[in-house]
Amino acid sequence: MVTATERRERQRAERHQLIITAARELAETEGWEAVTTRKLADKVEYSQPVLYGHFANMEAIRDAVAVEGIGEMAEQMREARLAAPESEGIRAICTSYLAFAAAHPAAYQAMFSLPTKVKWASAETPAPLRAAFNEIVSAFGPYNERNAALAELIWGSLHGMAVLLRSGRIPQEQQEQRLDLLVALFADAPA
Amino acid sequence: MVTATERRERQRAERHQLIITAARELAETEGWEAVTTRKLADKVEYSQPVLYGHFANMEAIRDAVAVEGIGEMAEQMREARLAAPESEGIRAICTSYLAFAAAHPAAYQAMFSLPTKVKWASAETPAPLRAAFNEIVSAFGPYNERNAALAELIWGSLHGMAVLLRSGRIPQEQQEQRLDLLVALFADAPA
DNA sequence: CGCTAACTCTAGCATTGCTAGATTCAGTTT
DNA sequence: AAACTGAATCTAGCAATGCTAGAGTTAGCG
Repeated sequence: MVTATERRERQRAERHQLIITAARELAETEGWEAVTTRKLADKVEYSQPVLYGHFANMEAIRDAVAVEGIGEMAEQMREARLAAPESEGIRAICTSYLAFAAAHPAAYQAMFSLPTKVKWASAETPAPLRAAFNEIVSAFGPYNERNAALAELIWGSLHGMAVLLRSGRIPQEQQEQRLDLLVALFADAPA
Repeated sequence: MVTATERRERQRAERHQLIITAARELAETEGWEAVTTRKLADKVEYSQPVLYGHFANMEAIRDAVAVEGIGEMAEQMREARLAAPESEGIRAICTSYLAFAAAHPAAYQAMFSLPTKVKWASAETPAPLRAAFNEIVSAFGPYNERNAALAELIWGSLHGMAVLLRSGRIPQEQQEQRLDLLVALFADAPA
């Protein structure tokens, strides 16, 4: 009988996702320092050891939230880019990026600020990470060395803005002009 | 007798610095997760409670390392900028920034990646932080709204590059062209 | 010499991540 | 239907963490 095993695996996958979702919710509402194995186990209504049946350790759970978040962000950037006129592609990507960072600060933190074991450069780089990066490259045109470099740079700038915005350094009111400047900078990039 | 009190205060200040230095060394050699109150107390040859006579908690120690690091980086950027011809100011700042990040990864992590209570925007912003920011602004010219915005953007880009370099995403060989692109982008910024 | 106050340490608490071993439960076989 | 087997889950607990109360020591003063 295969269906019994199948059902078990499906339930296992569901619980896997349940843990990730619970961790993310907990982080968004109470901050990452509140995401402990006990609280998380309590929230998913299992005991602590169950968590370790799905993830090697707490860091792996945070990394899973990070990968999920990056996938979501990639998707949102893609939708924003496709919905905008071609000439506004870069701006659409930027706005979408910053919107995600503002709307999901804990996920964003897991993605780009907290210590992580997620590899960005190697063969086992998760697909969502590649998708996110390629999405930014797409705003500049076809994939080539120059556009990849531009993508990395604007990514860095966006990350910097996101952090500074969150810490309150940049007043929200000047944000639009700041974004204008960023977009102008990269749109007029010398060949 | 005032000298007794003075001496005590001097010794206290010395020990304060000793703690910061020890924490930084420990972090650079073994990583921040190895900087525990016990190891740190052991290294400075005092008991744990002494640490709390100087800092509210472990995070405050890390923040002190961060502020010290930012001060150092500001100084190095300043020297690099003054040593370079005027037209190469931006490049000098960038090179200096990335060199510091590469040379002191743990300090850099405390400065810009790890959770912190250091305020960048308020009245009690430490002087070294202001100095660092103003130094970047100086590369663009006198302090005004536009140059401050440019400084924030290039700062973000540099941070992004530093993180990507460290994680191995960017091959070191292409780094020079990448820097050329960044400098060109910001040097030719539209008014 | 003795008193006081500042300083420092020992010892321990609560909480953390993580795990071994007991226990329960579901599916299969007799 | 009952017993067996192996997987799944929990209880209980360990070592390490940040932090602190209270004891003990030391240094400066009369």
